[in-house]
Amino acid sequence: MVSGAIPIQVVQRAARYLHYLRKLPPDSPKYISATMIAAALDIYDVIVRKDLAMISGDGKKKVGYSRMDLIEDITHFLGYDDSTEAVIAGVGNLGKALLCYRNFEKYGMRIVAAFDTDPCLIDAEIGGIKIIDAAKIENLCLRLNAKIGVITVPEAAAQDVCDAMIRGGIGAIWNFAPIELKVPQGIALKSEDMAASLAILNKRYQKEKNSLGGT
Amino acid sequence: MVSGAIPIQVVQRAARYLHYLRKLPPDSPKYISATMIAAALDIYDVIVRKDLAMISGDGKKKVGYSRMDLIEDITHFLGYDDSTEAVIAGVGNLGKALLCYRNFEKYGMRIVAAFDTDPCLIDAEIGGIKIIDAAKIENLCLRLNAKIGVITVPEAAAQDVCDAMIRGGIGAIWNFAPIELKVPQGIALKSEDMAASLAILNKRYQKEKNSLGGT
DNA sequence: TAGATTGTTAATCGATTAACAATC
DNA sequence: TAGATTGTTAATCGATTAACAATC
Repeated sequence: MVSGAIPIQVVQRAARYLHYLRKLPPDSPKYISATMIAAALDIYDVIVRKDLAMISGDGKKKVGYSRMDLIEDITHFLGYDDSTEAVIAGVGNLGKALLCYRNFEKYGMRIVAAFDTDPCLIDAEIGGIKIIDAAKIENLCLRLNAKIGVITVPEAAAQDVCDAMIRGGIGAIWNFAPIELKVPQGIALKSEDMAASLAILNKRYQKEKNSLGGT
Repeated sequence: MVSGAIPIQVVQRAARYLHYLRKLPPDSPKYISATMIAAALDIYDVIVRKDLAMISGDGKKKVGYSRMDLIEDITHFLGYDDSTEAVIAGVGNLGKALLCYRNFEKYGMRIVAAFDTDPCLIDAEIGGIKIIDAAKIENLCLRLNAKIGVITVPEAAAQDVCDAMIRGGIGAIWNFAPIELKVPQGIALKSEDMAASLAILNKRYQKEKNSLGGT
């Protein structure tokens, strides 16, 4: 509903709500309460209500929210319902994994081209997508009108690939390379930082161990 | 230094500081200031100072921080310096990608076993690790004294695999399956939620587009 | 009606930002 | 000394939590 400034937390929780709602058995009641969702996902119920008020805004007092309407509204809120063309650069193991995971279409992203520099890979096909010489990134992004660029190349190549994509009109970069990409203003960037994730897991693990030992 | 409650943000930024410091050319000055780091990573300098005070605590006024000491202290803070045994379940494309990315040892995680249910994969070897029947998860985790469990199996199998790992003494779960895993108290859990990441990227992209059009 | 529920307003909490003191 | 720097204390900001009003 509101389009002012949406906290990242709301977006993250919205993805969880949607996942939960979609997985409810088809014969579940038509309406569901924020209290139920909150309990299932281990979130404070007032937060769920505030989020849903922002996202959807048609809760019925005493009744709850229409499950179907909610699914539709959250899908729209997250932008999962209008598909954006994407390209991926780097067809190593991770690139292959993403290419084969065709479910991304459910999340509003359609991969239309894959790039690599390896002559053995060029012209091969993976997951129904032909692999193209990375030298053609800029031209092909323009021609295909791709707006999302997924980067799964080695660290050393990532910035160049990123620059080429942006010259090709890409407006959003999803980066899996372990590097701090520099992008000009106006370009959206989301980096997956495996090292940071692992560090967070480590810290949580240490904390659990200590609180166990300390008791 | 402090082990009370370390905000997740500090851990995340620490990973970025470390990455930046490690990549400095070897002939860089011995000391580096928080101001420099902050400028390079686009972070407010006082935050860097506060983080470093918490992590390391030996900044020298007017001089800065010894680059080498800082690298050592952050490495230790993030737990990258003591290696923990890990197992991975699910040797699909993503599992393969993680198995082959041997760099995780730098981040304190050593993969010592891989599991799958596919008879074609069992006994094969990937990245120097032999693939074992998933039925043996519990026993092998115990025998190998593994503490981290990486889950890259399909959604439907993830909770069972998780439970087996925990019965096998695993204390930390790194989950890549698109599901809300339930773990008992005392078990550390970190989930990578690709759908949420994509939604965040989408929202950022929409915002950029709108602020462009709105001007 | 009574109770379950949404939704809003106020209070709390924690992280970031700003201002400033200390010092080599 | 003056200036660059760390580090601390206070102010601001935003998100979560708590209390309560509205209502079907």
